Amino acid sequence: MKRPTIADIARRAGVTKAAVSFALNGQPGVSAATRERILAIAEEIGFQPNSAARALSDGRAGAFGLIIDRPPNMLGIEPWFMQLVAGIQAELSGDHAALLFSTAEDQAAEIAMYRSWWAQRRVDGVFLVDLQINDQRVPVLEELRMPAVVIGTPLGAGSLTAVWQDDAAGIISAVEYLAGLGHRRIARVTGIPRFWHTKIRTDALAEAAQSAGIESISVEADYTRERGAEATRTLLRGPRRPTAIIYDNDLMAISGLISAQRMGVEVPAELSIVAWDDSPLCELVHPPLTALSRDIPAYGAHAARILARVASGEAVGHFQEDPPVLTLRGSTGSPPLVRRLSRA
Amino acid sequence: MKRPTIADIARRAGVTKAAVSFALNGQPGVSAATRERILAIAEEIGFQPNSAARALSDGRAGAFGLIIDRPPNMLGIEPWFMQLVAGIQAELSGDHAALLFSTAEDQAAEIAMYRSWWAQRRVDGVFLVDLQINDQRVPVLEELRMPAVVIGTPLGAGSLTAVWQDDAAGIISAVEYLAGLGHRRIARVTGIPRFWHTKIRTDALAEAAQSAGIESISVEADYTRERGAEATRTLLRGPRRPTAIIYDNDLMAISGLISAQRMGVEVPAELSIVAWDDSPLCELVHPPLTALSRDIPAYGAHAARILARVASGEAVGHFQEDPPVLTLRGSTGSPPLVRRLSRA
DNA sequence: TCGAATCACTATACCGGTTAAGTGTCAATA
DNA sequence: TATTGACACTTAACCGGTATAGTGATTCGA
Repeated sequence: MKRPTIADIARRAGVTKAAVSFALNGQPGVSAATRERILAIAEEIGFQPNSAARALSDGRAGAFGLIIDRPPNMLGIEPWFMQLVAGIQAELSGDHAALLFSTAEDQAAEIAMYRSWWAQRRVDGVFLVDLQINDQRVPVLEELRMPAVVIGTPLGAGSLTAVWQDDAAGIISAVEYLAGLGHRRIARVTGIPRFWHTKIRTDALAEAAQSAGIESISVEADYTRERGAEATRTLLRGPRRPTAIIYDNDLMAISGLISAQRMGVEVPAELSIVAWDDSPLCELVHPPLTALSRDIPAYGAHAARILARVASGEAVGHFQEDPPVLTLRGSTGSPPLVRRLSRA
Repeated sequence: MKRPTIADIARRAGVTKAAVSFALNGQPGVSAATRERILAIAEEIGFQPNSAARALSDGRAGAFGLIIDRPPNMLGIEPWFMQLVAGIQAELSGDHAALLFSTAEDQAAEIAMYRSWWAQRRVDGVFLVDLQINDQRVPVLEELRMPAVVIGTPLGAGSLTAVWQDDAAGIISAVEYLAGLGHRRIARVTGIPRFWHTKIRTDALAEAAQSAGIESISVEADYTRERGAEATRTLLRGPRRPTAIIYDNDLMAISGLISAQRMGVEVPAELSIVAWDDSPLCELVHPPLTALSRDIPAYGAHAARILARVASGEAVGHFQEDPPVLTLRGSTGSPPLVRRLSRA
């Protein structure tokens, strides 16, 4: 398979490379008839521009990057990532851009890879996920002048553009729903505390609970099954046992559900459970989990669109997604006291 | 940030671009002293070659591709993928090669993307996963002469090199273990039947059961929770109820476990469960699942190494991984009859 | 009817590497 | 002492695009 170049097209059309380039890129400088002839030939021989040549010539790589540095065995279980990539892809493929993807051991390795990609001109920009408080990646990308879009809160994004979803609104909707059911003591098992979205949810919970006049607590965990179960047991054994727990991911929610059930705590009769991020896992267990759902492919697609604009030098403001919505399933209900009252 | 080129190095070293290129690539043609001086300058200014220029010049993209076309919400839950990428990455980054990753709606879209990558010279080769019977991707890649490594069985890989793991051995070890516990009727809930590894496991189960003198059956499913639960219910309600079920992935195994428990079937007292592919999910449930574990990052790393060799024109034979090993947990035990006998 | 403007291209340089061919210097050999 | 050859470079072409500065022919206005 020899891959055709513009020189091949030029030869067949009886013009020079430049004329072909003009025709293919919609530039003036060729007559309508010639343009059409060139396009027909290009179509016929299945011409696609050599990405390296184009990149070298116009100084853009035609690719964007995404690096994840959560531990791989953790990450794999989080379905949001694949959906994010699917969304990004849908958008990029329209522009014939590619996505470079990598995992990294830690943030230092991630940063080293950004530097390398930048030095090699491999990418025109990157997506940043899991933004942390005092995130080291932000100043590095700013220093490199590397176009970047933060997938997450603008807080801490520095001069980088953020595409974000209002996590506080998610918490508020969950708290309002639970408070409406009669819950007066709501707990939450958090993700990794250094992530911005964890802090935002923690603050939002405290505030939402206060304004609803109910009690709340956030217990730190790290998205893993073990810590989720541990936090659940601590909460259920503690002196002020909550009647509802919100988990920062579905894995911990399931692990919490199972721990509760093994302790003889009935869900939802004695304990309501809400998971953050809906996935097939939520429907796996019994009762199925009420969850905060979001349209992650759309999120990815928006981020890709914004990054393309940022990379082309446009000054773009932050973009806010629709807030997550609560998908009601069997794991939530009225707390014990309300049940007793309503039975009477 | 202006990124340095070999011309910058050449200027500072007082030589030409060619000399710099020789020095950097370990080619003869420069004295040891000059070479050292050039390398020192390159190091000092943090030189990294422009990937597009190199790609254009030497005709290799310096990147490999991986496309997945399972539905994204399915895939996300399968941790193996992330681990595979982590393994691939570890190997590629040593060669300063990148990984292009994409998801596709279906196989036609996947094939279209290969053609596009090829025409644009985006990649030097691709990894093929989830090989199907009569897989359309194989002839296309052969036609394009695109270097490719099949991650999976050599069967159906055509002229492509395969890096594979003996799924039959996995089934055999599970059957031998279960038969040793006294099971006489083993079922399996399969993944998507058109995948080669599904067929291999099905055939291996039939054969292993026969040679152990026990009964076996494979029920078709598709890796989803729903079909896994459905298949489990069908098996448990059927006339010849199995005392052990092997599931082709952990999601179905969990869904099967939960279905069984809801039907009042005790695990492992009345039913043993084995999951294929160990992940945190297996330890999430109670009892935790016995599972076939494999070193997936190593798998990915091997595949990457082989693909790099294939892409450089070497004729490489298939590479076989260590077979999966059974990790014993609480979901397996002796079947009811043996229990009664041993109690007597 | 002549100069200027427009059109439709061509010629060519350039992006940043790699590499084949060429050149000047010096030591070893006949 | 002239010849050879190895060495240490330089020159220049090339990869496949894009973009800028020409160039010849036609059209237009005065």
